[in-house]
Amino acid sequence: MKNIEKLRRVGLRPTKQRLLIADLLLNGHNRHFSAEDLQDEITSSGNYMSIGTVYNCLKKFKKCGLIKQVEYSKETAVFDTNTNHHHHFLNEETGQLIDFESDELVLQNLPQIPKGFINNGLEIIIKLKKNN
Amino acid sequence: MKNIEKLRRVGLRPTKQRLLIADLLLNGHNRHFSAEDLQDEITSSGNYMSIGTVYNCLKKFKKCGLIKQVEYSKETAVFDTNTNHHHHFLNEETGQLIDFESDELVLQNLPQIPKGFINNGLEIIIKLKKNN
DNA sequence: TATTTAGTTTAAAATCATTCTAAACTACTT
DNA sequence: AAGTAGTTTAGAATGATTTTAAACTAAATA
Repeated sequence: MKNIEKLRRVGLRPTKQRLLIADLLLNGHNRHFSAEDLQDEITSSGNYMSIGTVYNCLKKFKKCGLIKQVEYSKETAVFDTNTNHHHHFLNEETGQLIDFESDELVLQNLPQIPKGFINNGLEIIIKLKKNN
Repeated sequence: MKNIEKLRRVGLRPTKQRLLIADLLLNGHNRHFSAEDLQDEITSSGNYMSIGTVYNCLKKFKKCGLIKQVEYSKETAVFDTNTNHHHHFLNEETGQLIDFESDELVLQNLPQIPKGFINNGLEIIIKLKKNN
């Protein structure tokens, strides 16, 4: 499917800028990147886009399900006096975190750790939505 | 154990400021907070501490294992074109993320979701350390 | 105890990611 | 062709965090 159709289908007006970003991102190759990474790539390709537009576009794409935002990313560092091994519920609306113990939790068939590395801690975040 | 000993034991000079923060944090009650939260609390208790010192102190405490930093917290938003359900390896040294599929992974005895909420997504981050 | 020194605190400036603002622009509708 | 609603832009604003350089202080030494 052409990117212009992908945009129309999710209700986004296909502007020059959105099409440019769609061409870079929606090509079947998955990747991680920041807004700045993307802007650099746009610049390297001989184009120009203000950083505000990059952010706007990524937010719209995310809202429409074209991309996801990695959830470990937050701007505010949150510290915790609980140094025991535990995990978190995250109330996405408020940012509130609630601990849960990892004692009983059973994890099987963990993925193979990439070569040259060791598992240095596993964190689970369960995002919560109000039940209404 | 007295907080002054706790600090000495991990090699931190027990300054007035560190003791004040230790009194607030290392009292057996676990909690989540930001540097600013803590500064507010210090202010409410009739004391004063510059925000720089709060940050310095939290960093030292973390380095010495007195507190942990919640790992979903990062300052840079990272986006992902992969909208399928998946999890991440995180190379903490470089910040690089690597996807892993969630197909085969088995999770049992998940904790009870807090009242009034529903599970809106579960994210696993496996932190990686160089194997050397 | 007085002196030294190495580590710590501070205010203020700097930085970095992200959002906001208001004006100029453009895709779509009539 | 004209209108309008949504979009882009530069630049300012914001908010979290770090840096800087000077003043201060705990611990070590004389």
